Formats: sequence, C-alpha cells, structure tokens
Amino acid sequence: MRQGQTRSLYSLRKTPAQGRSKATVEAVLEAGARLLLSIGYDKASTNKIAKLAGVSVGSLYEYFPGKEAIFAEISRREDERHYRLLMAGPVPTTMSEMLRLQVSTYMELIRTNLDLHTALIREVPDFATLEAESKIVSEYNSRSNTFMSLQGSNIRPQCETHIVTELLTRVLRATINDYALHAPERLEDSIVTDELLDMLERYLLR
Amino acid sequence: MRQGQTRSLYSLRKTPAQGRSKATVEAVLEAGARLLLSIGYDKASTNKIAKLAGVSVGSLYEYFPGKEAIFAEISRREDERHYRLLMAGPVPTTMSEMLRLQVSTYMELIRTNLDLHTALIREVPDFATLEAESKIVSEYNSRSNTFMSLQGSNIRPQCETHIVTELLTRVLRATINDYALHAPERLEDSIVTDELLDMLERYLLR
DNA sequence: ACAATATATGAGCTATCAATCAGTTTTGAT
DNA sequence: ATCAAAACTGATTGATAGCTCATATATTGT
Repeated sequence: MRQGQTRSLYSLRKTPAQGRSKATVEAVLEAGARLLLSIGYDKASTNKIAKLAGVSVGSLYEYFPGKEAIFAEISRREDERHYRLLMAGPVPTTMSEMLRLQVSTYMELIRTNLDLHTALIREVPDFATLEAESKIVSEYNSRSNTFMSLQGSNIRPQCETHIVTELLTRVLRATINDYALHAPERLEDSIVTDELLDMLERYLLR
Repeated sequence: MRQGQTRSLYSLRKTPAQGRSKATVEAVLEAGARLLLSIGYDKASTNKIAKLAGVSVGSLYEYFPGKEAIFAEISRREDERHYRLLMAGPVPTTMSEMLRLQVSTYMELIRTNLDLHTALIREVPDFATLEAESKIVSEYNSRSNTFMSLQGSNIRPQCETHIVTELLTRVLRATINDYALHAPERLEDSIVTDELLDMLERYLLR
C-alpha cells in the first residue's frame, strides 16, 4: 500500500480548481491535438506538448499521468460532442429515421473535424476511445431496442436482436472510419452516404 | 547525390543470397512477429528483435532498413497468403458466389492467425499493408468488373460501378476487421458471417 | 590455394523519451 | 497582512531507442 490508489493512466490526475490551472489543462489539450496532427502520436512527447502549450512539463504532469491521458481526454471530448449532436435533433420515431440519424450524425462529427478524427482513429491506441464511447453506444442500444421491440414484425433479420444491433453499429462506424482514413474525399460525396444508408435499411427492413 | 538511391523504408535492403542469410531473414521475421504479439509494435525495438532472433543487430540492418520494413514484410507475406487462398478454390461464376468467396476467404485468413492479424491491424502503421494489398484489390476489382458488366441488369444500385465495388470492399473488410479487434469471439459465430453476407447481397442484387 | 564476395558481430554513438523533485511564485480565505 | 494550499518551473536522471562501423569469419568461383 505504499503508493496509495493506483490511478487510471487515462484520466485526469487531479481536477484543476483555479482558472489558471484550467487554462493550463486547456493549453495542453490544444497543443496535444496540434502536435498529433503535425508530427503524429508517437513523436508527440510530453515535453514537446508542454513546450508548445507554453507550460512547463512539471505542470503537465500535475494534471495528466502521462501522454495517453492527454489523448484520452481529447477523445472523451469528441465523444461528448458526438453525444450532443445525437441529442440535438428531433427524436426519431421509426427505425429508418433512427438509422438515418445515426449515419448522418457520425458523418457530421467526423467531417467537421476530419484531420483530428483521422489522426485519432489511425494513431491513438484504443483504450482512449473505448471508455468514453460507452455513453454513445448505450444510448444507441437503448433506442434501438425500443424500436426493435415496438415494430418487431417489420424487422426482417430473424436472428437475435442484439446481434443485429451490433452488426449495424459496427458496419456503420467501421465503414465510415475506413473512408475517413483511406478515401476521405468520398465523404464529401453524398452518394456514398446514401448508398451505405440504403444498404443498412435494406438489410434491416422487410 | 551523395548517398545514391534513396531506398524504400518498407522493403528489403538486399535480397539474401546464401542459405545462411536466408535463415537470418526468416529468424528476424519470426522474432518480429513474436514480439509484436508479446510486447506490441512500439516496444518491439530492432535490438530486441535481433536478440530474440539470435542474430546481431548489424545483421538485421544488413537486410532491413528499419523496424517498419520488418513488419511490412510480415504484412506482405500475409497478403500473399490471402491471394493464394482466394485463388485456391473454384472460380466463382456469379456475383453472389463472388461475394461469398470474398467474405469467407477474408474470414478464414484472419481466423487462422487471429492474434497476428489483430496486432497488424491495431498496431502496425498503414504503409506496410497498403503496397502489398494492391495485388488483392486489383484482383477483386478485375473480377467484380467482369461480373458487373456481364449481369448488369441484375445489379440493383444505379450509381457508378466503381462506387459500388469500393463500398462493398470497404464494408466487408472494415467490418470484419472491427469484429476481429473488438469482438473476436463473434468471428466464431457463423451467424455474423451469414448476416453480413446477407446484407451485402441484398444491397447488391435486385 | 586464392581472391572476391557475402555474411556476421556487438560495443558504442547520439538522440530522445518519460518522469521527478527541490525550489519558486500565485492565489484566496481569513 | 498572513499563510497554507494551489500552481508552476525546468534542469536533471536513467532508460531505451535507432543505427553505424571497424573488424572478423564464411562461402564461392576459379
């Protein structure tokens, strides 16, 4: 019990109390994002991040247990944004509307900050994303289950509901991520979105 | 012009001529794969790889320009295997058979060496995969185009052919990769394969 | 037997990394 | 005005990274 609680490597070491320290944390996050874009995850060392942030390394380590935590926090915030986007619009009333909402929201999330998301997907280890993502995923699952049970007879696939839900989610996200990484220009083409949505609907509905 | 040709960072520096050096290269590749699984890409340094391979660092650098090239070669070989698997079976005669072949082959490729593929997808930078993959991709495109033009009226989506082909390829690979990374146990469940295939067929065919 | 070529070795160089800590300044509550 | 807590500083440390080069041994063709 020498070193007290073992803290998570991926969350803030302590929450900044004063305005000064909040600014420090923000500057670090900002610098982290910039360096991720310019030189990549591997070469973005804590020292460089601190320097670009105009803050001493010591201060950085005051709030972040390490480099991973910085990018975990950046991911977490993007996920917050995803959640807010999803909740911003009108509540979908059919499964079809739900799918459309999912696709267009995730598309919008990625497109309005393409470079950052590309870098996050490509370079930042999974752990960062995974914890935060649960908020989105559970929201999606909860809504999906509602629709599924409500309009059971319209849902075509006969296998267990959670298999279907999971498949839809994975196809949607993995495919859009793949386009973002390897053919980002396609994301500007609404045909791709339309076709993907078409594919998901045809699979799901009778 | 001081340093002669700038060599690719991702291919062999020179091809081993004698049996001794071939063994060296094999040992390095073997050790690289093992270390990728045990400690991950980042911590798998050239020194560690050489040590585990029972070879001096100097020898390693004789054949590989750097760490990336080692994993590029490992990827390239897996891609060769992919290509051979794809060519091994009977030649598909319909688009539907073609899809089935694509899905089951890629599934088999990944499942028979799950840990390695998971690590390659998750940790090894893209460059390694990209060059080699062209062999598979071009084969797929060539066959697809044949089918498309042959049975044009049965293909449902009205947009340009290459958009459709690309979408199918990306959905297929990205989704299977996603399962491999985040829910590998599902790959054992034939239902998932069947549903994915079902989705692709329904989208494509009238 | 004798080059010429191919292969192997590993100590050691430079660079960079994450992380610490002893000391300093700022803040805010009293 | 006082002082404890909060925040900040950055030189420094120890570890490890990638990679080279002077040297040595093995193989092959003749």
